[in-house]
Amino acid sequence: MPPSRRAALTPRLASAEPGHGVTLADVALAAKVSLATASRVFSHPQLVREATAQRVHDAARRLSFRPNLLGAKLRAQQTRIIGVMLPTLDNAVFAECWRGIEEAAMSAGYSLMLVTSNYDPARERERVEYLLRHRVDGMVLTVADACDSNVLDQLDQEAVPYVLAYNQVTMRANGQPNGQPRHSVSVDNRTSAAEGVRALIAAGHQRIAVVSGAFTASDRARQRFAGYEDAMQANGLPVLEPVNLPSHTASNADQIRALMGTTSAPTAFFCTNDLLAIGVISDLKRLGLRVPRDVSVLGYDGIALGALVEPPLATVVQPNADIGAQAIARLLRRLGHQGAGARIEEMTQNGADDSALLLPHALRIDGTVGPPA
Amino acid sequence: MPPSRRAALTPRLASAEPGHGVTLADVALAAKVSLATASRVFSHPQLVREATAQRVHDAARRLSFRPNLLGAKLRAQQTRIIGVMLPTLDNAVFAECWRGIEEAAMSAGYSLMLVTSNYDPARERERVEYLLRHRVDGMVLTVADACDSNVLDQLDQEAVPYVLAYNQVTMRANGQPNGQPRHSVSVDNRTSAAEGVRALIAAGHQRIAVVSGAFTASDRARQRFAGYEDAMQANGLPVLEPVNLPSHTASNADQIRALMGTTSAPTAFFCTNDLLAIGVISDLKRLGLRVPRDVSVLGYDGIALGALVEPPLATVVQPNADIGAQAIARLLRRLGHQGAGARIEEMTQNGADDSALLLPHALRIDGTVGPPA
DNA sequence: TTGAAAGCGCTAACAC
DNA sequence: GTGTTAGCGCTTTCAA
Repeated sequence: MPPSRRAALTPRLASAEPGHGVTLADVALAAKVSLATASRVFSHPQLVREATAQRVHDAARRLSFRPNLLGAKLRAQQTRIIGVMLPTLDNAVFAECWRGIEEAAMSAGYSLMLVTSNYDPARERERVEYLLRHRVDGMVLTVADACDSNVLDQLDQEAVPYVLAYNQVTMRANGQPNGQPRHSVSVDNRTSAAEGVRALIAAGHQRIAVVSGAFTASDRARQRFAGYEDAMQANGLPVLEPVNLPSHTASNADQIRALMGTTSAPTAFFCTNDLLAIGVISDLKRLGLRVPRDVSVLGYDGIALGALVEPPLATVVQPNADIGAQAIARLLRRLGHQGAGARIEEMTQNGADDSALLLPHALRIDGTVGPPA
Repeated sequence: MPPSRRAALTPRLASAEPGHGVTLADVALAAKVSLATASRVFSHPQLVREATAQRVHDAARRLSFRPNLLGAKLRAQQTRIIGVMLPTLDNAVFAECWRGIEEAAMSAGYSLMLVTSNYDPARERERVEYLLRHRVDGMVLTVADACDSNVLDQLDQEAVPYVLAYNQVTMRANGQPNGQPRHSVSVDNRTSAAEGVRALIAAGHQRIAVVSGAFTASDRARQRFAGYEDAMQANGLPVLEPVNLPSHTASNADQIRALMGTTSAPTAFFCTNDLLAIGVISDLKRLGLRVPRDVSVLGYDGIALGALVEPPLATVVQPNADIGAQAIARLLRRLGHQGAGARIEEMTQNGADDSALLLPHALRIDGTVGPPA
């Protein structure tokens, strides 16, 4: 049996399920116009006479017509869906980013499909394939490592338009010179991190330790560490071995304790994200240390929660919602002159690399940073 | 021109865009089988001979065939997409819930479409309509007020399968007796809140104040307040006027200060969510009060972050990821015996209301609760 | 076990 | 301005 014998199956429920099974053809029939005209009323209203359009609208309302986007998308060979892949929503950074993404996409009439990768390259591949099968028009994503990413290589090869969020592409691992640049929206991780560390130095700190998630799981973490190195070296201060924590959820009191127990314990911590910073602060408190009186802590991300706690978390602030919104905006622009034009645009960009959009960051040297004890 | 004259437009790029434009028909051709057989290889492998299937698979791999889900969905009149509407991801409760949702849905082969309502009923309607146009097979949602919701009325009327997450339906506002029950997955808000407050009382507190978001924006907030009332009245203690804060982000120091300034200041706060609790703790600290030594604070939600801060946030713990996963599981079950069978199942449920699944909660009476000063 | 053919709901040539 | 018609990529009868 063909899938939809709706009228035969549920005759009594016709009124109980408005919009269900009512097609544009039904509307056209009721409005006494052709299917084409009915379609035009919704997609190209300017092509149809006012009075006719009104009749169609009336019929549509009367029948509770709800357009089936599937048909439109299939025919148009364009889904107007944007695939979004973020590492996790458990980190508020990405949750805030989603706000910007959703707002920007929805107000442009685009739909979204969200998947999370959990920083796992294998899962990245799987989820991206999944988005591709849905024929998303493009993607906004944050990958573990934008410089060395199978997923991005694949996307490039298939010419799928995408814009990276948070990832800041410095140089391709394989250094292929003919590769097209990877579009991205982020802050300048290295510079901003260096700036944050300089603020720590300006406050009088000399022994500053970095706490970070796994470097392999995040290019941002590495770039921020590089910023720390820059600032330390420029000031003739010792670059300490980074403390790499596998997760922000577990208590890492042990590693912190070990570090604080040494004679040359750091007087300040730079954590490569706010969640980590909050965890470190708690660990320090459990060791009987006060923040910032005994130890200073600087975070990175500027999640809303940081401003909420007491003392407020000192941090390098990224415009998270804006990163999301701008990523969508850039993707939309690429999607705009899609097709034949796109390749031309790539070619005529005469060397100037405008592919990486750097958004301004800010420093919030608040409560958790003070002078060394 | 019809939308896809792919071969003509980009002949050179054929190999640069594998999977793009390669249809099942191409695969069938290459494997020298009919389109029908090729289709069966993927959807009903048991109907096709092993050797044939192998040929098709080979051809598919050779051509980098990627199925276009749009065509399948349109034809099948079933999208295998679940619409998800959450208030916001900025509250970690819902971000954690998403984890459970994504895991459960993906592993069952379902896709997701996420929208957020920001607790706004108007936006709820708009976003749901949007999901409906995408022909989602069903929805998992958290609405502002499950007892009085236009959106849910509409969904019921259109017989769209959905399962509520977090919302706990007590009684319909309009009390229609013939309305089908609203399926939901949550903890027992009232009971668990009462339990939390009883723990406060057991710790010696007598003057306990409630801090909550707007009651109009959240049925959970009202139910939890009711639980507070239960516990207080059962112990002959005074029910204090709730402090309703419009948002968790702003500092609400003023209202807290006013309250703490009175001669009969509360010795403990019960906050109807963890985010609020964290804000209140900060406000108290800014007033020079120590938690829990001077004032105790109990939250509600059990977000991961609560366990991370020092002192750890005392709270009523909900299994957030599980709520999401179970909501999907229940929806999937409803979707399973969809069509003719569904209505029968509704009818034969002989009075027993199994529509509201209550998951176990837990109490974590940790750091931020102590005896009154 | 396989193939031929119809059609899901919609849009866009092309004709009038 | 409006109608006719041909599909988008896929699944599924029905017949062989």
